[in-house]
Amino acid sequence: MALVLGREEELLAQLRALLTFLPPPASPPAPAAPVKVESIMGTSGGGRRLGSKRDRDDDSEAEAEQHGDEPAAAQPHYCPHPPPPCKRTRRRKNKKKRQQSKCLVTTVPDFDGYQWRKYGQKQIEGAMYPRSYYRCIQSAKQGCQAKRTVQRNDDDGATAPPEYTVVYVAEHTCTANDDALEAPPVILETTTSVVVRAPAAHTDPVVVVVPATATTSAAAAASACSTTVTTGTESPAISGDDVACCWSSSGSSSSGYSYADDSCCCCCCDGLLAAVVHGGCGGSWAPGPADSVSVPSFRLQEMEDLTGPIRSPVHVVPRAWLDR
DNA sequence: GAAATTTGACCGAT
DNA sequence: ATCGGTCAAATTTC
Repeated sequence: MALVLGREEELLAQLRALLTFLPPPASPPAPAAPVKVESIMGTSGGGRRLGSKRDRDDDSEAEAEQHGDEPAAAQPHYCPHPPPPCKRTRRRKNKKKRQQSKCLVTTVPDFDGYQWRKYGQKQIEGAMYPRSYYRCIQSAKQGCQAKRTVQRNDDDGATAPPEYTVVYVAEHTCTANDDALEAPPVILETTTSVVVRAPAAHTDPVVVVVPATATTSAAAAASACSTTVTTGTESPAISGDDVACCWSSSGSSSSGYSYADDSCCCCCCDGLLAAVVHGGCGGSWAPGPADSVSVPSFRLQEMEDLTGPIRSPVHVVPRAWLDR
């Protein structure tokens, strides 16, 4: 028994190495008091609806070009002046320096426990949907370098719910305690149906995260060694919240996690069950401790319309967090 | 007025 | 030249 527990701890440590963006179970940044966590990005609207100043400038310039020498004729007293200095004199350094990135495929791109501020959106060549760019909301205050991009996967419109590819770049260096409104990372209840992209043999690992319920324990185990697994109908109401993570880079993270071997590993961690698998997983599955773990009762209060613009989540702080 | 998103322009990498 | 990431003014909402 002690051996089993020891192995579990070992696996747990390995799991944590991979789940950099999941809450460390021992020290979640619990708020001092129950805080209603609201969407930061979703509470306000706004946006440039009309032509911007720059647009208008451009338009005026274009117009000037279009009319050729007419302006000169109309405004002969204008003194020739150099064009206004470019406001973007600052040269970006190492703009495309390779950074550690992690890729997550999910139907709920917003629910990752962090708060993000959108700073751009772009239509990507060959992609059906635009890519949205987010940076950590603490980037200004604390200089947190964490960023992410969210892009809806191409689909024919028939697949529901839509999947999003979320790419995380850089680690969070911010501390939640700095802001009382910062919510603890919340892992919402996910589906029991997990679809994993088939990894090539001995390539980057694939991590499957599901809630540690008795049934999903089997789910993760199965998913670790196959490409698709369905495990029942425990949560039919939210059956769309499938989550499959694909870590594109290995090694330890700022949270001190690391994984070691090249085999299949399944583990249970604070209400989460994860299967870590490399390509061609043939490892044996040791039943996880899912049944023995107290699983916080997560609940998705309101499902957003994921077909619309990507909004930040309305996080519901589980009672398990608030009681700590 | 603060905070957040929108969106075309800018700029570096390829 | 093209593409993708970022900037920043404009705009909206609270």
